[in-house]
Amino acid sequence: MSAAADHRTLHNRVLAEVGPAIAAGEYEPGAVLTLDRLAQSYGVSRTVAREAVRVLESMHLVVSRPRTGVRVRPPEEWSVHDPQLIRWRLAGPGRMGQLRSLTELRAAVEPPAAAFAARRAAPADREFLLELNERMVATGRSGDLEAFLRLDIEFHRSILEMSGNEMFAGLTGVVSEVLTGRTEYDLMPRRPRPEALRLHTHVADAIGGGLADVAQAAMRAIVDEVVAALEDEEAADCG
Amino acid sequence: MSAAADHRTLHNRVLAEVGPAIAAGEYEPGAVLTLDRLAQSYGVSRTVAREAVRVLESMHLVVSRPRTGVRVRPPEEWSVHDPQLIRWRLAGPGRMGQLRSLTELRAAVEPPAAAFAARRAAPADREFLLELNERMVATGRSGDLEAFLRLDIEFHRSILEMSGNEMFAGLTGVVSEVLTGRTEYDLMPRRPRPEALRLHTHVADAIGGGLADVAQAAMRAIVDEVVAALEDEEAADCG
DNA sequence: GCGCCCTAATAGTGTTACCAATGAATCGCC
DNA sequence: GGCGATTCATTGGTAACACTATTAGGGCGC
Repeated sequence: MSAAADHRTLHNRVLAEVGPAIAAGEYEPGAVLTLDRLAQSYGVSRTVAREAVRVLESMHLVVSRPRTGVRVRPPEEWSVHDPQLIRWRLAGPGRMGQLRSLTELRAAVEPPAAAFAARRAAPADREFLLELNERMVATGRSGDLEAFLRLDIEFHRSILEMSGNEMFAGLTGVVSEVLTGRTEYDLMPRRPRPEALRLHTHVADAIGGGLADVAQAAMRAIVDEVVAALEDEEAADCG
Repeated sequence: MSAAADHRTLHNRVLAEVGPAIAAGEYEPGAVLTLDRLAQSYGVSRTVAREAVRVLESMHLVVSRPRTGVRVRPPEEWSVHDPQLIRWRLAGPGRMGQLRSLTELRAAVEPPAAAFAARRAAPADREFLLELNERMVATGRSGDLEAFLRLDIEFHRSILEMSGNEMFAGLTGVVSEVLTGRTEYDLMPRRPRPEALRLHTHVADAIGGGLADVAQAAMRAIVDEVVAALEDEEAADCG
């Protein structure tokens, strides 16, 4: 799936075991992992274990200090925006909560992103978005959910990139995780709702025509619907 | 300032040199830094250089491959949300652009965060926010800008944390960088504008009273004003 | 008995040396 | 001239070492 899951190097393989374990909360905050134990339990050299710890440290998942060992930090201190950490948490038990956080972030960012795109996008990009929307509508009617998901991701990714704000553009990975996560959790209707399709068309048209406010309002309608659906789902799970 | 500027370990010292250099664009995308060159030019062992490269790699600033060396990646691929990278870029020539991106992100996130805080915050936190606002108003009238900045940061940080969304809470560092950056750039009036103080009071009152929509609207007024001020400043710089 | 200081054990930190694996560039064959 | 084999610079990985910081606990004085 993600290119970052790079298992070619040994320290990455260690990371792929330890990272998700910490992200899943399998270690209490304050728990200690010594280098020797890490090296031994994964059958790697101390050096490799140290490289893995360096990366965990840069994500603020652990602190490494002499005599004390490698301490797991409390979750509030983690770099929660790190794409790698997001992936680890989505793979674990906290998945639903992570999905909720990400969806709320998406809901906050995408409407302004659409507004900026309407103001700043290059003509060719606007054209591309309109064409993409046409393909989405056609695919949505055909009922090919997998193809629709791909186009949907592409649609939202394009708008984030067209916003001309690198911090927004940097959320493309998050959005695609959320969208694929939603389908995997069966939070998507079996066939895209006509209302949702219409809203996507509104967004594309508004960006194409440079109407920032309209684009923002239409996008807000889309994401508000998504947040509401997620809350319904959670209420259903708890009730 | 930030606890992450941890120069106790050697690889962090190397990182503190190489990271800002890459973030400043001193290396073209595709430029190669070999481990031996790094080790030699900073007077450290290869092992330490490798640990530094591991961290840079986890931020997607570089890719390291056998025979090829350590290649600098193009800026579009960087993990732009990484607090460390943000700090490096704020320290370099791209500072104004970074500040703009961050401010726009802030403007997108803080209004929804205020809305969530109004819905979810604990009673004690609401009380704290109201009291914080009173101190802000008093300090704003007194004219002590430095103290006011500290309280302002605390105010916005509290709301992000009270939002009950870890992705919002994770932006506290960003907000404090933006706010301090603004004062350093003299983008702040010499004395807080009464209108801004009133809006902060509105936000605090609305969150205290659980009025999500009011809180969101008032916060949006605050951040929109900030974005507008930044755009004026940029227009003035260019003209 | 209580508290302070000092010592010693125990981690991580940093260095060196070595070999394996990789893959880009070059050479040479056809 | 095209294409495959060879070369070799560079990273990947291991091991063993000295150094250093931190803490726990013992010893000493009060």
